[in-house]
Amino acid sequence: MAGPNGSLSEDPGKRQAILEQSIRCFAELGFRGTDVQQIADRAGVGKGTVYRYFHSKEDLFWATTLDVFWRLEKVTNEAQERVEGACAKIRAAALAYAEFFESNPLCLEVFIQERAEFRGDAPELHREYHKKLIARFEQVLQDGIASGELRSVDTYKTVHAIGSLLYGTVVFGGHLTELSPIEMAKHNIDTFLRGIRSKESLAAETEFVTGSREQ
Amino acid sequence: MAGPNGSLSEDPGKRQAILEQSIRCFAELGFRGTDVQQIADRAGVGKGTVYRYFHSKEDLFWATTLDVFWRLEKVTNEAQERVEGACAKIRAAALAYAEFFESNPLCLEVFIQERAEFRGDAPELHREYHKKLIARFEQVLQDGIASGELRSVDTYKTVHAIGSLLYGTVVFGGHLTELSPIEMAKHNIDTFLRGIRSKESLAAETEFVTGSREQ
Amino acid sequence: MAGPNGSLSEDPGKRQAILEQSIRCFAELGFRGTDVQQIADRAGVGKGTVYRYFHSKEDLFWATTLDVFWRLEKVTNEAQERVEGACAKIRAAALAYAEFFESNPLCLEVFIQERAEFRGDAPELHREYHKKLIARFEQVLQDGIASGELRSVDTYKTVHAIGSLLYGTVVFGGHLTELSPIEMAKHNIDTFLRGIRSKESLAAETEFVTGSREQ
Amino acid sequence: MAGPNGSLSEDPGKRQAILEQSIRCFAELGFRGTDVQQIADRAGVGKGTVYRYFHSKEDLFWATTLDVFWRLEKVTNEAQERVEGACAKIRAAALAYAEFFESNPLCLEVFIQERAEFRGDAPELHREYHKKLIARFEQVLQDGIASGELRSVDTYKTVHAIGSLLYGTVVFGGHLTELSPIEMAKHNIDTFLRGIRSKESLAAETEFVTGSREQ
DNA sequence: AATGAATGAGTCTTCATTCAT
DNA sequence: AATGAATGAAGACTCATTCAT
Repeated sequence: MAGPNGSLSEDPGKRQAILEQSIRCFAELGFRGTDVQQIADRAGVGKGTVYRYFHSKEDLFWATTLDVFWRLEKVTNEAQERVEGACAKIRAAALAYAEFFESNPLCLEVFIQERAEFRGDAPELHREYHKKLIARFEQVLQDGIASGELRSVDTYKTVHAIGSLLYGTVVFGGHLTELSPIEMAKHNIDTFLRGIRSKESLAAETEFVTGSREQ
Repeated sequence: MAGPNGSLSEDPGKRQAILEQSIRCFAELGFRGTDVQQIADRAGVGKGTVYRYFHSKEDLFWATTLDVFWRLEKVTNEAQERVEGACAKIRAAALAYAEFFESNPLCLEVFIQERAEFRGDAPELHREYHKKLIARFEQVLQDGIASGELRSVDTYKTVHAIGSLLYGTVVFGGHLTELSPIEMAKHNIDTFLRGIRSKESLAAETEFVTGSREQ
Repeated sequence: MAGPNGSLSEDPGKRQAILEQSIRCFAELGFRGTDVQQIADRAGVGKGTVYRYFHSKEDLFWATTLDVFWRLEKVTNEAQERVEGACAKIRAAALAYAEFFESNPLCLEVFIQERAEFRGDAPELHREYHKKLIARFEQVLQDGIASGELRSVDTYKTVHAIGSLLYGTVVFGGHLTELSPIEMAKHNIDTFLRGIRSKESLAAETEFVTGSREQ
Repeated sequence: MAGPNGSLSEDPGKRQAILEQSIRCFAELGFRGTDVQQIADRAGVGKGTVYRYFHSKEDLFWATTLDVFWRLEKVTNEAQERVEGACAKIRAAALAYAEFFESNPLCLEVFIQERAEFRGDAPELHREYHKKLIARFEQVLQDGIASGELRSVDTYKTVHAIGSLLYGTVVFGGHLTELSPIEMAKHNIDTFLRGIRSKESLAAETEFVTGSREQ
């Protein structure tokens, strides 16, 4: 299995070159704004070659986003593995997430383009990868609860809360504030871990303390 | 004040009709994917009329996002005014935010398109409105701190943290989970208010309790 | 007869205002490049009014060129009348012609536009006026021949030769040389009157002297 | 040197076909009146191909006028080379000029369009070619003066006078008279060479004979 | 396998003309 | 009579995709 094109013999270097320039173009110009010719030019190959490696512009886009996803997953996983404890792992992953996008702003744009252009219509393959990432994080939370480090939260919801917070932080926070995504992410994840209510307030309203979600 | 076209006499109904169909089209097809002809057709006017009311497709887009922003601002403000106390106001606004986008999913798409297509290049007017919204929220936090309901957080950062969380929740959470944006938002904002750490954990690590942000 | 629109009551001042701005617009932007709205704006009337006074953009253009023609005819006629003798009249008319276009470069552009946009498809009315002008000039030449001031040239051809020379001078000469149209016209008409051959050359080749046109 | 598109490999036949149909379309419909689609259709290529060979409609137009200019230059140069003597060369070139436009009336229209649409805004390249043509003609006049065939005229002005006369003849004369451009040109150039004043008149007014140009 | 020339459907925008007020 | 809002046909230019070399 050499790639999406089955038995075709491919040059991995060429494939990677195309992918790298795709990130640049899609990030800078958007999916619709990108001319496949430009990707070919920047990658130093003919336009026909781009179509040989990726069947269509859309396929190329999905391959691009998947590539970015993998890189993101890698850095967050590695960050987690370097520390112990649920909070530490969450913080480390959050930091790595923000650092990745701050170091690779083009990757952020690609993510945003994906959501904007294709809503939730990602290929099944992409969803699979996403679910795996979620599951991995849920385990971290579960471990934290088991060890008494975290209170007994709904891990499914909380993973998504953290994901939402981080996504919002890099997308929304990063460009509307004068603070760097990393600074914002640090602050946000810590605040998320601790909450913003005062001790007195928490002590007074026990129903909140239990983290119940009914209304 | 007749609109962006100065002294031109305009039919407000027609303007509104164009704007409404713009939301639909931009949301369903994206900015680039939308043909102005389609907006005109759906609004029941000639294409030339669209260009009379809005000078270009881009202007129309900005008018559309501003319209959505106003509606969003209105519901969150009204929600805040109906309750007392910082936490209650924050929760109410967050709920209203999520409810708005759940009831008007097209508006959410428009927001996403804005970010995707134009990065941070919103017109000055839009930035102004944004700043006002932020300032209003900061005051709520400030009041909460003054009254002892909230601990002494950095209001600027925290407002953005909440904004990021909510944005992430409706954009990211809403489409990757099987939970509704409203459910997610409720959970996330409560979690954010309370934090996810256990009492024991908090008691043990006092430096976190103070909300310090150093690394 | 109030104008091309028969019995309609018209305001001559308004009509003239439209005509004047038409010259400016057609000259600066060309026939196709001119937006009727701009003429209306500059003339301080509504676009509908332009169409009331002139039935179409093309009609307005013809009215504009006719207006220019009349002004040109007027100055050349008056120049002729101020002097006596064929050569003097020809020179005076030529000078007036060049002066007119140098003082009113917009009028020149209108003439050029007419030729470019409509080839020889001028309305009959325009042709009539043209013929009258030609006839008038032929008479001047005829008188010059009768008085012995001019040799016995073909007046029809020669009138057109002069017309061609002057037209070419203001159109071609005026914009390709660093000399003013007036200077060029003076030089050209004098050269045309005298010829460029040396006396000796003329004396030697008598067949040329007779101005025969056979070949 | 492949053309204006640098290293693009081009089919000269296709390029020529487009150019030929451009002449037809621009001549028949004017620059603004021509739809590039029509040129493509007539040339039997896709519209995209037209834009591959010429970057824009305007570029195509300039390439068209330059093509015409070269053809005109070629016939006039060849005509001059076939004869000896200044008068003969001038007559030959004038005849060739008129013959060219009579045989290729579309080329004339293209020249007229150029002047009408772009005033003097021709690309530098075009101006260069023009200057070369002028210089060549000036040399002919200079030689004629040196040999005693012509009187001592200002060669710069006189070249432009001849150019103006010929331009006027084919543009103005050709369409306002029932005579052919060739007939008109023959007559006009001979008249220009000889002048139209009688011998007696010339003998009487010596100041004219010297060709002085002051008023 | 690699290329890039060719294509034509698709899109934004303009503007002459009409007609209701 | 005067206006200018509304219209939609028209036209320049782009670009994803194909396919002959």
